[in-house]
Amino acid sequence: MNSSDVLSGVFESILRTNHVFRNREVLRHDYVPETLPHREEQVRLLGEMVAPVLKGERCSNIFVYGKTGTGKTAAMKYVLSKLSEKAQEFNAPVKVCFVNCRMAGTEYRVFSLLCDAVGVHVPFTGLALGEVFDRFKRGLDSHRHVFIAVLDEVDALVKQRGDVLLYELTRVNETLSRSGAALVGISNDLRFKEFLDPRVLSSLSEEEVVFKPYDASELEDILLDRAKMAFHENVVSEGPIRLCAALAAAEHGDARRALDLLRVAGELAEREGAFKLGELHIRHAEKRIEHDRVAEALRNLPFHSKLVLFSVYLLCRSQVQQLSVTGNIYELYCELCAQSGISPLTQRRVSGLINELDVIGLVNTQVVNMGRYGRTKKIRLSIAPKVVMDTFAVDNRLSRLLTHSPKQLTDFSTLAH
DNA sequence: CTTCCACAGGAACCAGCGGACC
DNA sequence: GGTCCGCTGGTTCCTGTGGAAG
Repeated sequence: MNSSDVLSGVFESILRTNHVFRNREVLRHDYVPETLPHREEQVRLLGEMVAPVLKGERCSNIFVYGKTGTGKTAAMKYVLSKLSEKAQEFNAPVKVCFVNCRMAGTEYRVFSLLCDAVGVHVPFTGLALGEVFDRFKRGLDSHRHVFIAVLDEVDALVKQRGDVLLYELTRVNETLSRSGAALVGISNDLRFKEFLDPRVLSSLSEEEVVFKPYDASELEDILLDRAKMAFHENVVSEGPIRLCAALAAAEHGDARRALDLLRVAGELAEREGAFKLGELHIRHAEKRIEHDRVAEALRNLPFHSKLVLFSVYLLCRSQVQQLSVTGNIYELYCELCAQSGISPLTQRRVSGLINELDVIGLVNTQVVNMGRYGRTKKIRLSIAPKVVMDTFAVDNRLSRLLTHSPKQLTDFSTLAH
């Protein structure tokens, strides 16, 4: 069979086997359902807080916090969409802008998105931050409206860049003559407040809404709701759903993770042509999600980070794990660079790369003091070595390195004995 | 008690890029 | 066309550190 036959077989079987999903979109993170189970209280609170804008008055700044997958974003989007509907109905001059700060990445891009929302076009680079902000203010003040800026995952931006952006935004009303602006900050990090300037904090958290993690039974309700919409009748029963909820609750009550599990499990079932979703599908989905996350992270690593990780891998694989410290990893990394024909980065930079690998969860590090023998960092792989091997084997530049053992490694081995 | 190792990690700075402004 | 700007991805220089060895 040639490859085009294979593909058309795959496509046709997908078209034939739609007996699992009725609508898989409802299991995606960005789907905002018509009802938010166990978030009625928060939705009501948020609604009360933003309601004054319908009368043309500025509402309080709001600070929303809770861990990932606790429904903050969904609740906020839900409230804003209802607010916009009402505003249209009553002809209230309300504008809202929803920005994900982590996606935007920099203050500049956050400001430029805010500018877009008030109908001002700014180039994607080239202007001074102050200039972009001035244009935003002018654009905002050119008509009379109440503007609500929602900054989702604002903690990510502040930790990286400081709170200049928040400071400017919380003070924006002082310079507006016709319009009013309110700020909603959404944070995944409960300790985020500690990073903030007290002036920003007091101004931003005029009102606060806390989202607690869901427990297993609440997750179950959410999943049941969505499963009814997502799957055909009798595809999924309570058992697998309960398992999904339990697994996600064990993490930290993350609804996003629970929905992912259910969606991937559904896809697995669909692919094998099953008519019912079983607990085994959920278990497999759990493994699949983890594997995909890791493989994806590995593939997207810059080349130098890959070499660093590869050094960690080689050291962990060898018998000399106690030697897996920054200095040795750096030496090994330098040798790999030489073999690849590229010049190595400095140790300071590599130390930074190791920290980045730690942050994305590919390695595990621990600063250790060895007295006379200095202070260093022990680095272990926190993922299955096989995944590293498999992913790097298909990388042209790295696969060549897999075939021969670096000299430095044999030196370490003799050193250890 | 002092010394000293082998780094950690902060701060300042730099180069190159794409782009706006005058 | 020169100048300014922000961003990325580095480098250089530096101070700090906990505990084994002397």
